[in-house]
Amino acid sequence: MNATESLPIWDIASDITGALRDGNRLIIEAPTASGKSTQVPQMLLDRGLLGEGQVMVLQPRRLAARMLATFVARQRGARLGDEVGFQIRFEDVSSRATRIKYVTEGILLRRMVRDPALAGISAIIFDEFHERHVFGDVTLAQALCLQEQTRPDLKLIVMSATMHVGPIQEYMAPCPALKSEGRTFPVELEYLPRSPGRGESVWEIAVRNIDRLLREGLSGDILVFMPGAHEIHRTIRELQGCASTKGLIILPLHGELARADQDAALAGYEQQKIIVSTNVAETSLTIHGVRTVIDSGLARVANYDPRRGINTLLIDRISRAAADQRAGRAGRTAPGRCLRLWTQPEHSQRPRAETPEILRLDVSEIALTLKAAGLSDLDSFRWLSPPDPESLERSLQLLTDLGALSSATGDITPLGHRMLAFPVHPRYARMLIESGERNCVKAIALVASLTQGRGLLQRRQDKEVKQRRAELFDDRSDSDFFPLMRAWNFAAEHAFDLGQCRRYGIHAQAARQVAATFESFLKTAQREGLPVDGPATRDEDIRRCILVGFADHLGRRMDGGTLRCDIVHGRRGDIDRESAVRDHTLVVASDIQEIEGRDLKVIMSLLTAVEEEWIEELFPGEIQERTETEYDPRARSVLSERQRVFRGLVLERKAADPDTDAAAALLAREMAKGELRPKSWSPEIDQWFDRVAFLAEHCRDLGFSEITDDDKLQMFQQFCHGSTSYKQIKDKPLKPVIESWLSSPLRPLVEKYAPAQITLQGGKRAKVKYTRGQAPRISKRIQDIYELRESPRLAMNRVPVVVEILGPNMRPVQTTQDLKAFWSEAYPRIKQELQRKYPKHEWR
DNA sequence: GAGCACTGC
Repeated sequence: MNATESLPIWDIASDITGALRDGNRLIIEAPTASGKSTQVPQMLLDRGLLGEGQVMVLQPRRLAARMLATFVARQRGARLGDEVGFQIRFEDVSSRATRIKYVTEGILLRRMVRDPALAGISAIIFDEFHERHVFGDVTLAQALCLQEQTRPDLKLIVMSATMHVGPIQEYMAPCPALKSEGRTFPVELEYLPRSPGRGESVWEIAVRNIDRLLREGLSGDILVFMPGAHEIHRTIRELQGCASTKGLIILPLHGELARADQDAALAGYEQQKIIVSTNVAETSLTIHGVRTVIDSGLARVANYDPRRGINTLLIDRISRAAADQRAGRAGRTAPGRCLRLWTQPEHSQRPRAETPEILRLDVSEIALTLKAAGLSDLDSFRWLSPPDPESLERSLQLLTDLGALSSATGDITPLGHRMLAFPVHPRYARMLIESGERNCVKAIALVASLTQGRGLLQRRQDKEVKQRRAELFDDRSDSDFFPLMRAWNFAAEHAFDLGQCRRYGIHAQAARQVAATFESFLKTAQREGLPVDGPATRDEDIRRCILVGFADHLGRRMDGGTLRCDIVHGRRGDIDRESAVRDHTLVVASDIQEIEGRDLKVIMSLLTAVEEEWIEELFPGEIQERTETEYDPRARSVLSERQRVFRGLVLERKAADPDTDAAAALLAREMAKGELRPKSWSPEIDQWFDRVAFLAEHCRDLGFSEITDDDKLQMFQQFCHGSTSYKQIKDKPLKPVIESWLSSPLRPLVEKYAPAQITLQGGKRAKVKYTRGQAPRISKRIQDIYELRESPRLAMNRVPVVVEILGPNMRPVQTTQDLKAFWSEAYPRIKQELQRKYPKHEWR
């Protein structure tokens, strides 16, 4: 027996071939290092299971596809690209003779669009399927349909880590499952004896424990998992302050780092080293020689909130499976140990596995692909995990907006088919088609390329770099894409030279990748008959194209002094403070994301300024002239004003009714007397009441203790901004949900961020809004009020001050009593200020 | 008042 045949997977080789002779579906449960990825494809080929055809091996990462193909080709003594080959986004090393082909998931999905019968393919292997990437999920579903309908000979093999196969086996039934062992070393698991104190940060807990282990004489390299770059840097700073780490090498590792810095973390050293890393080290990069893993148990997780249509990036607890994967990193070369910075009881409450991507992310691209495959009803598609109906609904709405689906029938339109030629999110595909009409194909192809993959400009650069950037690429512009395009052109002109790129904080690797994407988009554009070369492009046309792709990301700055922005469909956000777009009222954001850093914020970035006339021109008939009216029994009056509105965003206000001011004045007086009750809560608050009422009711049914007001506030946060939607909670047994939530170490964090936004309005035109944790001192609020008053768009005279209050030192304003208490404290001071500044008015 | 995980066509 040679070295290869001693791999654990060979123990079940005859079972594998037997199962595939009897049937055409198979699941192989096998951990990493069982040899499955390299050996199973060869078994199929060598034992005649492929006939004359090819086996496609799907990989979740490009690097893995390339490395595996190289390894297998060498093992078979073949030249890469002959019998064994691979294909990833910009590299196809395969030929007609290729029998074993390693590909990334998107490659096969694209191929199925062009060639639904998959001619010449005898088998598909879905490797690392437990990672549950969107493209993998959909490709498997499509392949199962194909097998049932026209290709009964097609063999489908799913390979997955242990513990994930149950639902998949049901889904593929009838389908046998085989199990193989891995070849890793045992890892000893340790937990914290008790939950850490509330005030202690993850990095403090981690460093305290690392220090302890080092004092106990821990040897071998240490890998620490943290949720992000910020936490990594804090950890490193603390570690450097410990006596026990003297002489040790301490290095960060995360995706944002330049290649050279990543290599430094992966390299071997004489001294003991500590690597503090994000999830890159969980699957994508392997660090050799790690004997101990310290796991914070946290990760930043991307989600898509279909209710708001906004992407989120929040810190979440990782699943049990992910924790095992992290722990396994300590047992690659020898027995190891793993310290989990949470307690064992808490561990058992964690979810079993990560939520599949299809349940978490925007599904527009998938929806368009399936529509193109002729599916009229996506609900009836054979999903392994059906996406949230709300999420599906929103993506269909977006596709309809973009013109890819017919608003009458829901079927794909000719425009939709043309969009599908571009392997990119439908928004950018739509922009590319539009660019053909507006003579800016090259520019838009570059814009689209710049948004793919990692950011071109590195974040967290020092002042000098920022200064150099500002001089060369401009820091004021009508679109954030313009400086970005200049930066890329600069990198390209210097042949992506590392030194030049570094001077400007340009990610050289990312810039090369942009070049490849750009070329490929241009090629596709040419093939699709778009005019690639034409007369000089106008910036204005580029901006129009961007508006076409992102009309539902249109925002209007609320005032000149802050970054706050109203977004269509009643949403709110803050403009990226590094945006080059200033002094414009209307903007579209190519990226809107709710991010958890030290705070929780909706950030709008990659802005492009647009003009109101363009909206009329590009979306004819969608701007409505509306009269907003509202009857307020206390004011005994109708408040009304005429507005121009685009999808809920007020573009321009026209004259108000003469009644308005009088009514507003009346409201002001009532408010001053402290008798005004909130007439209507914001929608969030309404929902909060709904949800809390629901929970409170069920709590009692379960004999569960009372929920305190404090708890309610936290729940509000959990439901409005967390990854758990009301619907999900509703379908689960409540007691464990509530229990785990109450004992969550994130609870203090959640509490800190509870936004509890409350707005009281005395008329439609005056509004000041603060969120919890952000409310400034009263003097600053008064200043805001002045700004509001002086804003030309809000030509206010006697409209009352509107205050929404919550601050670190203030009681939360939740009830009318709270409001009264606040008002009686704050109003005299506000009044005093107002009186001083506007003595002509009578302030009561 | 102050912010960013990882992939993939």
